[in-house]
Amino acid sequence: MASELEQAVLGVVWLHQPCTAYQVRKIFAQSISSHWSGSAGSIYPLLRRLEDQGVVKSAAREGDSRGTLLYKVTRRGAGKLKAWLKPPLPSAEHLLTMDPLRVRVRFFDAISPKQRMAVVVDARAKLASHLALARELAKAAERQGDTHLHLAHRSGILSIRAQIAWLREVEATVDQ
Amino acid sequence: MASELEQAVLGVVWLHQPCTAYQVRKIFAQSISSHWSGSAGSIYPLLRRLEDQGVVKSAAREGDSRGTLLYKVTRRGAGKLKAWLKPPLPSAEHLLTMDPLRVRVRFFDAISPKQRMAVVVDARAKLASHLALARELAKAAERQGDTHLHLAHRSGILSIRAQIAWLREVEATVDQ
DNA sequence: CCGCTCATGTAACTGGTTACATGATTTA
DNA sequence: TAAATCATGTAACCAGTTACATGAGCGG
Repeated sequence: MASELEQAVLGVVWLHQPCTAYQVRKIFAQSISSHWSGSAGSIYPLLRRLEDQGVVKSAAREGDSRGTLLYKVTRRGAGKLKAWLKPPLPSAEHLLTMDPLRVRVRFFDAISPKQRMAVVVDARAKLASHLALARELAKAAERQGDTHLHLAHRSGILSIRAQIAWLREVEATVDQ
Repeated sequence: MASELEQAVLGVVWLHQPCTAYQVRKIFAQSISSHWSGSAGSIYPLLRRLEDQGVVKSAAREGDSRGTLLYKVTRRGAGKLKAWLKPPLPSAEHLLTMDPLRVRVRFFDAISPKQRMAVVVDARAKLASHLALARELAKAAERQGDTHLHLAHRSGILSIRAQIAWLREVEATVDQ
């Protein structure tokens, strides 16, 4: 029933507890993937929902007159997180996510070879800079000894590299 | 302003024109990525919106008493499609999409090594079967001489292969 | 003529988004 | 003391989903 964001927020609180909603927001906002914005309108109501479900528990921070709330995952919340992580995973077609680049190439018939090359060049530049960022983040995670954050960034790196390799195939067909 | 789905629908009509809304639905529903469901509630209102914008034009099918509508892309619609395809592409962080597997591994601390292995095994099986499907579809596209559909499926294949390669890294850390 | 597919549509809902608003705390 | 950041929240909106509903056309 719960959305991926809901589970991810529970996971983030679990990793950083005790933490504020604001911290959770920042983590999503600064994430390398922009899939979730970490907007106030999503995170604050979501954390309240999680508290209603009894999977997180908030408490006012000591000596904080603005009523900052510190969230912790409850025993029940830890159980929910574990249940979500266990197989079965979402079905395979959900593992193949939508790729805006792939979608565009599907309609390449509509533009000229010259314009197709321009798309390839633009995509390559964007992917290269994002790859560099992912590498830095991966290195930082490794230094901090955070194995699973490191692995998550490795996933990003391999995924971007796959896109770049695919671009070479696209380029080869455009060249003809 | 327009969503990716809106542009993709315009592209699909352009590729298959003249075609019915029902055909468009089927194409999304049968797509290898389940990102868009092709539900009636999305496609029918969307096509009406596109017609309001003047980018597609519908006409009743000859000798069809149930009022089946055949859609075509207008000159203006072709222009919109081309403008969307041209650079600049969406920014790099949008090119790195959310991967439910990556998200789960980020929170692997919450489960035991044994359970982590179970996730890896499940993921590998699902990705392998999906890879086989993508390969079949790619082959079919190649046979039909549809270069850009073939390329789109190649993107899926490379992406799944990258995920499988990454799973080996995940497995290596779980093993310890 | 029965069931499947073709074909079109609506209503209620959901899970987010953007934009706005307020005020406390920290730092330059 | 001004500006940036921390912190919390709401309201309006939007895109897309599920579920429901109707009916025509067609193959066995």
